[in-house]
Amino acid sequence: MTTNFLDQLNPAQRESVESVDGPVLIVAGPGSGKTRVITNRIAYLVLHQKVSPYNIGAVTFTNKASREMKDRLVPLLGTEAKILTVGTFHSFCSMILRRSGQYLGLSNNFVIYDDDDQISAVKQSMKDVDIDPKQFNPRTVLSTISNSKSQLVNYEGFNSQKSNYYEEVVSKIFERYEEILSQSSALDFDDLLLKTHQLLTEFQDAAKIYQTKFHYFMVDEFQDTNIAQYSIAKIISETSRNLCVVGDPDQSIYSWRNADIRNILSFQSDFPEAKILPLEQNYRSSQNILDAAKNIITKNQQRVDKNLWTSNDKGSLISIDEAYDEEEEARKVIKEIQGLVDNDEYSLSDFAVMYRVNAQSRSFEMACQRFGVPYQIVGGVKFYHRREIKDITSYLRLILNSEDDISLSRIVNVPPRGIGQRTLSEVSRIARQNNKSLYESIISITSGNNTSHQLGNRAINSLNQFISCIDQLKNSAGNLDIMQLIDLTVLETGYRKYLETDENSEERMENVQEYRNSSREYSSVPALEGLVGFLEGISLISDIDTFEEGIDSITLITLHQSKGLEFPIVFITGMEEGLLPHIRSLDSGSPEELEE
DNA sequence: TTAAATGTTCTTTTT
DNA sequence: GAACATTTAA
Repeated sequence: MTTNFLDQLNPAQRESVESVDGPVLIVAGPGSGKTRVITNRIAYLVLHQKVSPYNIGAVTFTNKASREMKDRLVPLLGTEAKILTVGTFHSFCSMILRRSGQYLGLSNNFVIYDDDDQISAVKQSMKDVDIDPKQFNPRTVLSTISNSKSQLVNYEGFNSQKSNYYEEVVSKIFERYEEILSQSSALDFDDLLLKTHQLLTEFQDAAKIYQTKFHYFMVDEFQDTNIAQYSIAKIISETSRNLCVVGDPDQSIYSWRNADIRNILSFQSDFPEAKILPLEQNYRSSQNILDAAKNIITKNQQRVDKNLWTSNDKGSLISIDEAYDEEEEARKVIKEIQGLVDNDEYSLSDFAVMYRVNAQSRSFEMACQRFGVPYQIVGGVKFYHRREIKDITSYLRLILNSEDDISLSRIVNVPPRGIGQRTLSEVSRIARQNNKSLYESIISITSGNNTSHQLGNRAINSLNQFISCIDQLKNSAGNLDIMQLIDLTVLETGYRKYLETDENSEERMENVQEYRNSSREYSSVPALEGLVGFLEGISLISDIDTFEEGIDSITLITLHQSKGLEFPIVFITGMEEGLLPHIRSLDSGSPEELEE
C-alpha cells in the first residue's frame, strides 16, 4: 500500500510530511493544503515508519475536520484508521477524563455544560451569594471566569490573585459556581481542559499512560489554541518530543475566545530544536484574491511577512456592489446567484454568502424563500440550543444524575405543573441551608423529613408528582435504549402534550423527532453508557459539523464558521462601518482586535 | 401562589 | 425576536 500519495505533493508539502521526528512547526498559509499535509503525515508514519495508528494522536479545530481527516485516511490505511485518535481538543480531553478522571475524584458519567448552562449556573451563583445581576452582567462575569480557567488559573488561584473590587465579587461567584458544577457532576468547556491538565500534572502515572500511548501528536489550527490546550499538548509529548503543530498567525480570529497567539512564540522557545517549515503556495484562490488579501493584511502592525503565492490564474476581479439596505443587498445577491445558475455556469452548492454576525442571515433567508432558492444556514439559532431540545436534554441529564441542579431548575415547571417561583426559591433555600442538591431537598420535603419549610400542601403535592415522575423514568432508564428513553420521557413528563399547545407546535415536534433520530447511533450501546455518550455528543457538537457539502443549495454562514471551507464564489456582505470590523472591536481601543 | 399577558431591553464571532 | 421583568387574572 505504499502508494504514490507522496508524489502528489509539492516539495514544501513533502518536506512537512516527511519531517516526522522531533518538534515541528508548520506555518501554513491559507489554502496551502495543510489538512492534506497532516493526513499524509499520518499515512506516512503508518506506512513508511511502521508506527501503529494507535500511537498517533491528532487534534483538530472542529469535529468536521477530524471526520474529514479520518475519511481521507480510510482508503490509505484501511480499517486500521479506526484506532487513530482524532478529535477536537475538547473531545480528546473528555476521553482522557472519562478514562482516568477517577484520579481527580470525577464521576465518569459527568455531563458537559454548554454556554447556556454556564450562564444559568452563573446566575444561580449570583443569586446564592446575593449579587445583583443588574450591577454585574452575568455574561461578563462568566467570561472572566472562563478566561481565568483557560489560562489554567482555577478558583483557588483566582481568589489568591484578586486585586480589585470587581475581581473580589467575581471570586465569590466563582466559588459558588464551582460548587454548583461539582455538585451536579458537570464540567464546563474550560474544565475539560483545566482538569485534564491538572490530571496530567498531578498524577504521574496517569500522565505516563498517555505519554506512552502517543508517540506522535499533532495539533491543527495551532494559532487558535489557548494556553491550557498548548500545555496539554506539551505534556502529552514530553517523552516523545514528537509534537507537530500547524498554524498561521495571520489566520488567528479567535483571540476573544482566549486563543493565544503567543503559543507560537512559546513553542519556539520551549522546543528550540524545532524545525520550522513554511507552506506558502496557495491552491485555493486566484491571484487577484490573494493580492487583495495580502494588501489588507500587510497593513497590520505586528506580523511577520509571508510570501504567499499561487500558480492559479489571475481570476476575475473582485467586484463591489452597493445596496441601499439589507433587503436590497439580499435581493441583489440572490438575483446574481440565480442568473449564474440559470446560465448553467454554476450549481447552487458553489455559492456561499458570508456575513459577520448571525443576525444578518435573516434578510438572506427571506430573499431565498421569496425567490425559491434552496439554502443551508450554518449556525444561527443552533439546533441543540432550541428550547424543546434543551428541555428534553435536561430531563435526560436529570435521569442520569438527579443532583444536577441546573437541569432540574430548567424543567421542574416545564410543562407547568404548579411549581412556581415561590416554591422553587423555598426549595432552593432549604437546599442551600443543608448543603444538598435540589432533588434531595425536594425528597426530604415531600417525605416529611424536613419540616423547616414554608410550603403549602398544594406545592408539596406538585413536588411529589414531579419526583415520582422522575423516579419512574430513572427506574426504566436501565432497561431502555436511548431512543426508547427519549420517547418515554416525552410521554411521561407530559412534554408532548405541552408541545401540542405551542404556537410552533409542528416545528417543535419535528425538532424532537430529529433529536430522537440523532440518538440512533447510541441506541445499540448499553443503556446508561448510551445515555452518557449521547449527552456528551450533543454538548461537543458544533454547527459546522452538521454542514453538508454537495447538497444542491447555497450556503449562508458567518465568516468565523467558514474557516477551512472552500467555495468557487463567495459574497461577503454587510461590509460597512460598524459591522465589518464590528463596532465592538472599534470601541475596545485595542488595535490588535481591530486588526484581527 | 401560579399562569398568562403584557411590557422592556438587548443583540459579535463559538469549542 | 428572544430573554427577562412586571402586571393582571384566577
